[in-house]
Amino acid sequence: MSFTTTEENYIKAIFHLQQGEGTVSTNELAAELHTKAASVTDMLKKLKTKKLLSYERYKGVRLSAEGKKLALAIVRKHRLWEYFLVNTLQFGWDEVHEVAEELEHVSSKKLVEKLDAFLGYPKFDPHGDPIPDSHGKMAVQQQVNLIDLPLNKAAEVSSVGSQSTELLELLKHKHIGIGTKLEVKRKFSFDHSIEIKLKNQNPFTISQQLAQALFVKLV
Amino acid sequence: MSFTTTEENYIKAIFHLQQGEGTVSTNELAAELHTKAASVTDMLKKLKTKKLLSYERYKGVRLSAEGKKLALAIVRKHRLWEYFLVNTLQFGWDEVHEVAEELEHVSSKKLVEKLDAFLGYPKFDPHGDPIPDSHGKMAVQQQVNLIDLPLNKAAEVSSVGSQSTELLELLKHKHIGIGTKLEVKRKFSFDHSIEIKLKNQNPFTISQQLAQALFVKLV
DNA sequence: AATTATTTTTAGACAAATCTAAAAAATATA
DNA sequence: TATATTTTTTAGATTTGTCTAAAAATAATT
Ligand SMILES: [Mn+2]
Ligand SMILES: [Mn+2]
Ligand SMILES: [Mn+2]
Ligand SMILES: [Mn+2]
Repeated sequence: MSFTTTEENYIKAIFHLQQGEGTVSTNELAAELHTKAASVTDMLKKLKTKKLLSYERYKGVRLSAEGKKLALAIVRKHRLWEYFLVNTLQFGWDEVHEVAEELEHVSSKKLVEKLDAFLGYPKFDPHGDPIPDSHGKMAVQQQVNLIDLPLNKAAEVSSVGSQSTELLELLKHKHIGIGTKLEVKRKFSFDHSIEIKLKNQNPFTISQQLAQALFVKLV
Repeated sequence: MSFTTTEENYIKAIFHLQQGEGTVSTNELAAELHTKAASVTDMLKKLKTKKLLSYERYKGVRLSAEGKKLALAIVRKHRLWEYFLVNTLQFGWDEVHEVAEELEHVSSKKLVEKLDAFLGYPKFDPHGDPIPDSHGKMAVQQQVNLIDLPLNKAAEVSSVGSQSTELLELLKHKHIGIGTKLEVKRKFSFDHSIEIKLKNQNPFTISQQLAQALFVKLV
């Protein structure tokens, strides 16, 4: 069976909101997709008949095995294309999300597999998110939110919590990217800001909001 | 202004049928796009309001300067992606057309320019068709239809007249591709078949239909 | 020139995806 | 528990691209 771009965007949105387990509400989906609750209800009925999800009125929605498989295929394409754009075409990591939003809907299976091979089967995209393999399996990164990192533990940035241009612009200004090594030097309880130190740089503080948008792994 | 995939496909089809100059009929377009004349009329009215073409009822259609520019941009994307698929991802030249049909509608300008640079600004696609540059200019290949090639003149295949899988399958079987060197040894007036000879191979005959689908340049 | 055949356009309908406004169900609060 | 608030669904329209069937215009034949 084949699906429209719109249907695929719904499936991907449900997958991300569902986050492994749990049920997703109509309003959550409407917000995520910048549409209205009534439109979401219509689409959920349609996707139910296509067996991509289980849905009972007023009870929220959950992807079926079928739906999860489709979601993983779309996420795989999205992240492979992002990797291609950054590593092959020299895009900045902050300019690839929108383009990948389109490329992820190109349907050729063979294209995805050939692209994956050409790129050398990468495990993580430019934002540190894991790329599902052709069977839908993805590496689990041992990572912790920067806000929870203990003081003076050497760590490196492994992923970011959002793809917003606002966040990526801020990170570029502060010279923080995937792989950046850092330590937390102090935590301020007044505003929950934290002081971090990058290699060969003076320590500086970052806001609670920024810290929460960064994930790190110990090195 | 931005355009839907459908609108872009209409513009590209008109461009190809128009072939430089001339006017395109509703029925020609309907056949090319596998749709009905009534649908074409509807779309032509719409594209006229968008100033992409000039159209008077019962008088056929012709692209405006604006429309030609858009058509060239789409053709550019189509052929660059085909080149990428064959030369970077190792697709066969007979399997790329359908995929490029989708990729040509990805909208990012930056993507096209970066792709072009990555590929080294190729001038011709895998089928020998010229790739428009970022200003819409394309190389003009000095080529002649194989059916018109004089006897015993060394020539090389420079492009094919269609992208159909049927044609490309036949060419693959006969080991003929872009760049293949050959000479015409005889022409048979009974069925207009011609005998050709490839390097290090015995001569063999090909049908009139096949000869007409091949373009060559003298070497 | 009159008739016939072909091409093209209109009229009206439909499916997909969306919206607003109102009704219904579920949840929270008093 | 009764009432108020929030969430979700239905009802009815709208837009886009398509279709069939019938009408109108053009082109081809006698
Ligand atoms: Mn998308
Ligand atoms: Mn990403
Ligand atoms: Mn296309
Ligand atoms: Mn081509």
